[in-house]
Amino acid sequence: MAEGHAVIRWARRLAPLVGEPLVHVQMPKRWGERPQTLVGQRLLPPRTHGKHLLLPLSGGETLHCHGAQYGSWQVGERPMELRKEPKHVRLRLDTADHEAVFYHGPTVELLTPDELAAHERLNRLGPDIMAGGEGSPDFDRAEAVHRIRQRGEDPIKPVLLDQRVVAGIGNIYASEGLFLARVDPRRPAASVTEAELDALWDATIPMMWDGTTRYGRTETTPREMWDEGHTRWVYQRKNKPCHVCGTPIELVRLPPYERATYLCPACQR
DNA sequence: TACATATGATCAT
DNA sequence: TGATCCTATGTAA
Repeated sequence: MAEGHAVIRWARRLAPLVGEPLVHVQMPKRWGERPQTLVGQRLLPPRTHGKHLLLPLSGGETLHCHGAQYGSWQVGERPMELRKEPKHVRLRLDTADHEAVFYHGPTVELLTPDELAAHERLNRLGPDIMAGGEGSPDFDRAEAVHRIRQRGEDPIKPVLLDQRVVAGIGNIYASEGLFLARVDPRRPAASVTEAELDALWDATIPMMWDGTTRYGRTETTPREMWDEGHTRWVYQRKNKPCHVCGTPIELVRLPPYERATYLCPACQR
């Protein structure tokens, strides 16, 4: 549901609340009374790292949210009719005029500055594929290449999904990017050349930004190519003809998690 | 009505 | 390597 581009979309949608004092905060009970201490604080501009959303508050603490496959945000003017059952609410932030509700996401935690600095899961993330913002990419390619090389014989596609290697790429963009870079997803990670990885980043980064800003959905092909509801080069197009050469698209599953991987056996070597 | 699948990730073993 | 959590959606029966 939420690859890096979608998380940036969430951060942007929170803009109406930024800088305004919180008048109400709702969080799961396991944080006890701490949410009450957030009332009166202001939400500072949200940050993202890969699929992680960080909401700094004027008091110094930071809310950390991760949506996995099912998390979603609803942002609107108050009063707002909830799109889902109240029991599904994981976090709710209200300002005088707006409210933001996070549903279903498995991670919602309030971190002190020390906890944020020592956060293992955040600290081990690889370089953010979306870093620098649209039009001024600041993705650390050298660090990503270094981390990919360390994976040796592991197939490149699942390596790209490991957030410790590169943060922000999800299952759709991994298949789509490797197709555009003409790299076979089964190849050993260390065998993919620097030029091929450059082609991969060059294809993937603008594709993900387009997903953010142009369509608001995970669509990767030009509209005139869409067939039978398919809006991507290879993902979920098993046995459909490749948009480039006509060869039927293949579905393979690669270790360690056997997640669906799509490729054109003719275009990708 | 049941089942398969999923744009994610962690934990136990 | 397998189990588990979270929920929505499409397809088969």
